[in-house]
Amino acid sequence: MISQTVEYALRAVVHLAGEAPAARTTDQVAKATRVPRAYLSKVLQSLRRAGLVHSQRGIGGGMTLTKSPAELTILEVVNAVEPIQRIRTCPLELAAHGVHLCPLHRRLDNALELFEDAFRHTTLAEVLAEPSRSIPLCPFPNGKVPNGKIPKVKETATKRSG
Amino acid sequence: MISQTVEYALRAVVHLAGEAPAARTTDQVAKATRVPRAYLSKVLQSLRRAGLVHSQRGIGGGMTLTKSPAELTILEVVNAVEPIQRIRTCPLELAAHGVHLCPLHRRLDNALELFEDAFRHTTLAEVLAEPSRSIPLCPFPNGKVPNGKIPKVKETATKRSG
DNA sequence: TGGAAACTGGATGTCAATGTCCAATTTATT
DNA sequence: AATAAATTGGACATTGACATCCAGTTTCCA
Repeated sequence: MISQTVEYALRAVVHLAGEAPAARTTDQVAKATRVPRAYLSKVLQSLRRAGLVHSQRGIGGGMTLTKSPAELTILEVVNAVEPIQRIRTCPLELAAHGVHLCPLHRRLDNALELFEDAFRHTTLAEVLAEPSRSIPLCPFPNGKVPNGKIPKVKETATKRSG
Repeated sequence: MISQTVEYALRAVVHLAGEAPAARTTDQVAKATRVPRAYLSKVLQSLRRAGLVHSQRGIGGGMTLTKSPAELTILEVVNAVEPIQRIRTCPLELAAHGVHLCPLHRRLDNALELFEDAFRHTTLAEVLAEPSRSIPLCPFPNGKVPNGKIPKVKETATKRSG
């Protein structure tokens, strides 16, 4: 449902928002968010092309958000890397009833709309500010771990099994 | 967001619901829903293993729903072929804060919950009964086409059953 | 009993998503 | 200018979703 790429993009942006306005290198973001470095690099490039982040090469460079976290929504991040595909026309490619979706696809699209709206109305600032006993961004925002030790989890289990 | 497999499963089930309690062969369902026959066969097998449809081999056989459309929800169909993956534990695989999701993932999961709920509360009977100018299931429920003419899509077999 | 209809399941092919690697380029610092 | 830090982009590998094909099995009916 939520692709790896979207998950990675959101982690990265939340991290950048938490560090704003300081620049963070791909390496730093990768470590903090536990995203494969080389792949994260691609994801960040998508965000840059979409205008959500600014990149600076060379020593002291890195990535920064182009907007304040209060102005940046989760939906914008999602749309930058993998836009939510609403159902606008009949997937069966029959022009039988013009713009009107059949009952099935109208309901499917309604569900997608709810999903999209939830993202549209959530800003990064809200995510960061939300009162919680949990540490923002799940893990450790700066890539630092309490004891320098990473609590290991079973490697054998696949992501699919719930 | 909504995979092809889920789309196919829903089309098939809506078709079967519209024809209930009559049995429909894989071929008939495939033509009516415009799903690749061989692949639909796999999807229907998933639905059978999940107990949503009953299959009967041999002449006069085919697929039937095991429940009435009023008792069958879209969510059941979705879960039979590709369960919605709710976020229950931190995707970063850190057991750092037990069962509590961080603000980001809590919000992502909330969106998933909205999505899931929309499906949970929609029965196949509702889809079929919904007042609409559109033809149920978008295309032509019985695999029949108004003028014997199929708009916009490659035409292959129209000889059998329409 | 034989044949046709229909599902079942395994093997295989294709392609996009995911992930890795490396050379090229840009930039700050010395 | 030399060097190190950092992004950029292309080529390649891997994996799972989607799809096809075919042989095997079950069932009905003449």
